[in-house]
Formats: sequence, structure tokens, C-alpha cells
Amino acid sequence: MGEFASIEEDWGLEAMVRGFTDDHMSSCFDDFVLDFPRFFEPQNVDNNEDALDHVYNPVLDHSFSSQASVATSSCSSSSGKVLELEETKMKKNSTIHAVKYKKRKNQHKRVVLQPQGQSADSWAWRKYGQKPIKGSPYPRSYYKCSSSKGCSARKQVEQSCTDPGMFIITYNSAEHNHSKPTRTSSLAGTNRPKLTAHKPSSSDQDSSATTPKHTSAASPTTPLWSSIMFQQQPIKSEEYRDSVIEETSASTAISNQNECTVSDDFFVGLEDLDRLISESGFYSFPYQTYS
DNA sequence: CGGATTTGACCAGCGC
DNA sequence: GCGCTGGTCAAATCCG
Repeated sequence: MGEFASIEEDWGLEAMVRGFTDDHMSSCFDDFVLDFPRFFEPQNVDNNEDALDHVYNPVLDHSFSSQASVATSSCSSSSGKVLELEETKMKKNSTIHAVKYKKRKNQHKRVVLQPQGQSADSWAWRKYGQKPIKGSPYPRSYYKCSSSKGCSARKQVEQSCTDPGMFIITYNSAEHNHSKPTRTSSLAGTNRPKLTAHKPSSSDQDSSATTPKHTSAASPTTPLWSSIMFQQQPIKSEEYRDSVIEETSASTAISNQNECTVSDDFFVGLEDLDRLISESGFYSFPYQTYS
């Protein structure tokens, strides 16, 4: 657990709150309540962030992770262990060889599910690779932390094949070796919504149905989610962007919107929801008592 | 020109 | 041992 301190810090309350705001509030929150009713029990709620963080962390640690596992296992049933949570493939005879890069062995991973259109985090990420994954119609994108040169933090982003509206973000165990970038700095040099000119390549032949051919996509294997992931507006085909909309830019923009108001929005939404539910005589959220 | 993205190649892990 | 697969590298390319 402590090994993922920075990640958890980053993916704690803030990420959760972001995940249930705005347009996704109504759609996601119901599921959230259904899936994690215990988090709305009075004893789990307090009026300070730490307590909320404490409440939400289990969601990240277990419930969401479990969902991620379920969501992906059917995609990669042939290699369902790939996204094993908190993956610890320790084998007694395993040793880390001096290789150019570490491979799967001994890798701890944290998997997070994120609804489409939600912000990821405020770290600056630089895409360094993309691979089609067997069993999944969607490729997996690989990101490095670009905030600091020496930072070895990495993450993978892929679209859930069982729920295309969800994105599976897998963080490796490496922690950021620097402080969290400011919003401004995290934006620096990362937001480049270029319209890539079509670049002929062998992969053009295997254009998937999920990727419009008429776009300027340089990588036909990249699914639509790359464009819509952090956009909440309808996508114009000519604006289709093949690479992942930088989570540090678009998402940060969303974060910037939400960060100041997210708590209010979130709880205002809860109040509305609570009111509706109370009127229907079902359930009353305890947060009212503690807010 | 600098920084990000794309994409083919390379390499190690893993299963058979 | 071999082949498949995933993860990474790095050159080429793109774009502001």
C-alpha cells in the first residue's frame, strides 16, 4: 500500500470526486451508490477531507480495481492475468536482470477505471508507445511522466472492451520523483491538439471499425476514445485526433474547471439526488448530516 | 526549433 | 527451445 503512496494520493478523493461530477454525475452516481453502498453509511462519512479520503480509498483499492479486473478479464480471457490487480508476479527464482527496461516480472500495478470524459490526473504524461492488445479491439497506450526527466512513473491507458465508456488506466509501481506539477506547468508543452496529416503505413490496412478512415488519423488502430476521452463535446470528424488527447491538457482543463467547484457541485448534486430519493422514500444520504 | 506523437523494431517474459 | 505477447526504444514526423 505504502508503495503506491503517491499514486493513491493522486487518485484519492480528488480523482473520485472528479469521476462523479458534471455530466457523469447522474449516470455514474447511481452505479456508485449501488456498488458501494457502504460508503454512504453514516459511520463512514465525516466532514473533513481526510475522512472522505478514507472513505473513498477503498473504492480505489478494491472495488474499482475489482471492476477493472472484471471489465478486462473478458477481453483478455486468454491472458486474463495481464491486468491482475496489484500484480505481484513474484516467483521464487525471479531476478531482475540488467536489461534496458524492466519487464512484467515483479511489477506492481494499480488499475483504475475512469469514465469517459473524466479527467485523469494533473501529472504531465508523454505518450511513448501504443500497442494493439490481443483480445481487445482497442489498443493500449503507454505514457511516461514528462514532468521530470528522471521520473520513471508510467501508466497505460486502454478502453474497456466491455464498457467502451470506461477507460482502464494502469499505473506502474514507480513513483513520481518530483512534486506534483502545478496546473500551469503540467500544461506546458503537452497540449498540442494537432491535426495529424495522414501518414501512410502498413497498419493502414487493418483499420478497425472503431476508427473512421476519413480522419487524419495517423494510426488507424487508435480508437475513437482517443479523441473523446477528455472531450465533452461532439466530435467533428475533421477534428478527430488520433493520439490520446493529452490527459495533462484537456483533462487538466477539466480539472481546472472542477477542482475549484467540484466539492460544491458534487454535494449539490448529492443534495438533489438525496431530495429525489427522500421524496420517493428510499434512502437518505448521510452526508447531509455531516456536511 | 523544441517538444510531443507515431510507429516499426527490438527484447524479455511466459506458456506450451 | 520456440513462438507469441506485451513493454519499451528511438527514428521519423508533426506542429506551434
